[in-house]
Amino acid sequence: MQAVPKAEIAASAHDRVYRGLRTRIMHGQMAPGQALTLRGIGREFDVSMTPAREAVNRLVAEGALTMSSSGRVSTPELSNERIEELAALRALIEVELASRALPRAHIALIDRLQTINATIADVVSNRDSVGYIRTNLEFHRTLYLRAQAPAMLAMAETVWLQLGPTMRALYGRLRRSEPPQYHRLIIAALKAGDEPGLRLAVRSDVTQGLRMLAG
Amino acid sequence: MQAVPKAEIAASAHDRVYRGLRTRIMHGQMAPGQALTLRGIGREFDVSMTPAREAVNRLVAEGALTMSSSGRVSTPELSNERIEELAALRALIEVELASRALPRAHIALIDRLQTINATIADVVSNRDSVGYIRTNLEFHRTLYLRAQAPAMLAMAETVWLQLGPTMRALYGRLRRSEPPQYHRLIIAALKAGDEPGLRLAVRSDVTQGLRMLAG
DNA sequence: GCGCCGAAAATGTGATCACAAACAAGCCAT
DNA sequence: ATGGCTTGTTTGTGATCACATTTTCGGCGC
Repeated sequence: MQAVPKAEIAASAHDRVYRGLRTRIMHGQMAPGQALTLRGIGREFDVSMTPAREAVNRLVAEGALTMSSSGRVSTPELSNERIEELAALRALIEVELASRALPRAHIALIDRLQTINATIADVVSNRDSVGYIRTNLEFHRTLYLRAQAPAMLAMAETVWLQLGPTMRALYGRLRRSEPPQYHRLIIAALKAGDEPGLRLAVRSDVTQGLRMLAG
Repeated sequence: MQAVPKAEIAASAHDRVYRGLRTRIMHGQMAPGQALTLRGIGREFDVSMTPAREAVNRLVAEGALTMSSSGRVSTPELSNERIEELAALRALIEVELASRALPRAHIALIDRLQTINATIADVVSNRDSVGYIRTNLEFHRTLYLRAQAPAMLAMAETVWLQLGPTMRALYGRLRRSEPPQYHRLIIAALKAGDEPGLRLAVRSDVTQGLRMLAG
């Protein structure tokens, strides 16, 4: 019924729900403005309202969901000012993370980044926008993990989370056909140990997509 | 029993608890490692365990409290690496906020900052460390509110929250007797419209206190 | 004195329930 | 037909409870 009957780590119910909703939002599987109900979430994850409410409250606190004055929750529809602000936050934090990862970026990491980049080319040719968002985030997270800065990475992921539904709306309608050009620049700067070039490449990659939405 | 019997806005119970605990943590009224129980919180705020648990979960999600594997919560005891990281985040975000506030900083704002700064001198002479932390944060928040960047300000406040108990431990034992020198530099740079000077002053003010802790 | 074990108290978790507010749909009057 | 009112349904909120786990503490053996 509760606690942990399993011998394994066995995450709590509210954590399962939280993680499920979180990746769904971050990967752009929900459109902006989409509504959610506690009982519906409970049914879907086979839990009662209590853990569903905990998960939803946590996501609201992180800005991944918005709550109306009557308590109804839905994915946010961001204003252009908010989008610009979040893009600026991405640039600030992720440039710092990349810079801290640079001294520790060995060849194995660069190889992994190139593999992920090839996967991005695949999903782009398949017009799979949620696959694109997920793989793109994996590219960035793989790099930033090397920075050994968990608090900064958590901040960056919170920003990604807030932009999730907006990114879906963005990439869903612009239907790009080529992989992101700046990823190649990032890899090149990593290989060359070029810190200013890396900072510029990351900043460009982060602000590129969002610019056309706010324009 | 629930909902909103009052005619006013009437915040929900979990929000009252959340806000109460939040300011207590952010202002340094709790020592690092201090334990909390749901039933104790419920007794203190006169609510049941449910809203107490919601408030605690939210604070855990924001990094203001840590939860052991058995679910017990306490204020965090940060490692030096984590402190350095959070200080770097403060520097990144707050320098940007100050820079964005600069073009909108009129004389009324500067007057207000000087008033707050005078209050800081008072509480410092009274050896009131929680008053110092609260007024110092008020100084920064007053400036950053002018940046019109709510997402960035929320990020900065989350970092303050995580540093709350540590700041208490820090300022509680170093017993400074003079008001922060860099606040005067911030005000001077605002008056002169000197953006590089402002960035440097804010970065210095933010990293100054934490440096001696990690050293 | 010191360490270990077992019972009792404390604590977190999640299900269930009652209730108020919000929303939706239908109905009537004009 | 349309606007306002009413009723029924949906939804979030918070209290209460049962239960597993953890923690605490007293006592016993060595």
